[in-house]
Amino acid sequence: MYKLHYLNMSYCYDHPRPAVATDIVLFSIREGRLMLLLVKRAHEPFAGAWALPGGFVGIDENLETSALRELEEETGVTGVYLEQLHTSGEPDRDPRGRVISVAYYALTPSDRLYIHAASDAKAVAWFALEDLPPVAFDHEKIVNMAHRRLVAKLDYSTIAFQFMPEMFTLSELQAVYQIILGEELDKRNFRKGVLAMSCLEHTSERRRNGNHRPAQLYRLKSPGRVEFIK
Amino acid sequence: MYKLHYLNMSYCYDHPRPAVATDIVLFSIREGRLMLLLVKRAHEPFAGAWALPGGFVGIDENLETSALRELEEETGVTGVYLEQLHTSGEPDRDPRGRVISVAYYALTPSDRLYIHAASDAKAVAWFALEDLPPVAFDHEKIVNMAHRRLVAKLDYSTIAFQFMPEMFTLSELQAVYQIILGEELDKRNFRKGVLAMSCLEHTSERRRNGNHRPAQLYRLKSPGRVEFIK
DNA sequence: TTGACATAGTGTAAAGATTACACTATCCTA
DNA sequence: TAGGATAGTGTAATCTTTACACTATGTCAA
Repeated sequence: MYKLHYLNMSYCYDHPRPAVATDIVLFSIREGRLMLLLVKRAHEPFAGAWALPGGFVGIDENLETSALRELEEETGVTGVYLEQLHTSGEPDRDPRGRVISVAYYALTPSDRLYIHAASDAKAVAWFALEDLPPVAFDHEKIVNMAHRRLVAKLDYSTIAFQFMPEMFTLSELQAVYQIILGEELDKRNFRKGVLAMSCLEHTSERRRNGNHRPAQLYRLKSPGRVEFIK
Repeated sequence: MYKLHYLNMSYCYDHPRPAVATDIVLFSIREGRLMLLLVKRAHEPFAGAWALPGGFVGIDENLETSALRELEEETGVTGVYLEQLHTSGEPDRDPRGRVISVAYYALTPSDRLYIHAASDAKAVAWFALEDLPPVAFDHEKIVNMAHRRLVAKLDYSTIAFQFMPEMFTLSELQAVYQIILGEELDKRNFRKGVLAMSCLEHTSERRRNGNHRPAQLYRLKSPGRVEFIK
């Protein structure tokens, strides 16, 4: 086993090279909370610990492609909104040696998820941001950075819309904002605000649930596109 | 020569690894314009072309440290304000093979500069942003990204103060904002605005230049610190 | 069938923030 | 000592943001 491994070490360079990986902070709104996806590590280091999905970048692979591939391989999740966050390169951040990690954060509506635990991860689960287990490596730092970025972007972009399913009501959208910001918003002001962005068009359909007036369903004019406002 | 090179290839891995480099977009305000520092490449690829200062990350070296070291080695510049910008990893961005570049942008007051062309660069020069020569690799993309980020940050942070010398007048500060934004600002509103940030304290010294009333000199309360406003 | 319930949907006035705008102060130089 | 040049200062108008409460329309159960 050791020998086989040794024989395989056939990629040689005249200077030592760090390994390069991607890690993904996938957010979604579930059960009325902001949650993120973690995988249970199958191998050392940190075997058995929860960690961000991610892995090494292929030699001919885009960084974005790598992030999306790892996310799909480890969790089965596809079709998310993805944005680069930060690159961590502390020499001691991985006990295996020098690993530089390009972190991404991703957003997805909760109705698009078909999670499964894939080959290289033992288990996959959602955790509320305010109730995370201990996580491997410097992943807690990365998660905090992703959260700060998300909150900041609520203010000057339409990023929160990436949490919404294809059609949604304004009350549902408001609930998403409230969950992320952790504060109540005024209904009339909120509606005025989002409609003024003119990113939404209302459909002719309505959502009926419960014994009350059904709500108008809206959809994004350009789904997948995050616009800057202000 | 070839053989020596071959014998040197002594760092071997069981998977191919990309090389990792840092590139730095160093901005300063010079001659009333927003300028950035380029080095003339001494070696292939793009030998003789202008490029961002930068180079490969040492195996035990922080990414920030690497950026600062490359900047100093190639240009002699030290003590700048540095912030991570973006990581570029298109597989074909470097003709030598896979090179992932972590881009930083840096700001410095123009009075702190002692530029020299160091060993691994033929020449170093400042170029006005709106008058750049053709640059190597995907460095134009990186420069544009850095510029957009700088302009955006003017709005919600005190980043522009990093262009100022230790002491400066409010008119000098206003000039810097005007150069970056490319528009005139109202003097009274500008002063109201920056003083309201309460990041500045005025010294007892004054700047006299020209046949007119001398201006009060201000200094940053926390130099090197960039604060968020709004 | 009708009344209670639950959420959808709507406008206006007050407060706060931003903008536009012009004159006096102070020093230098000739 | 008068003219030139930039420093330094306040206020009113406009725009933006916030606070706030009632009617509309469906479901469901009696």
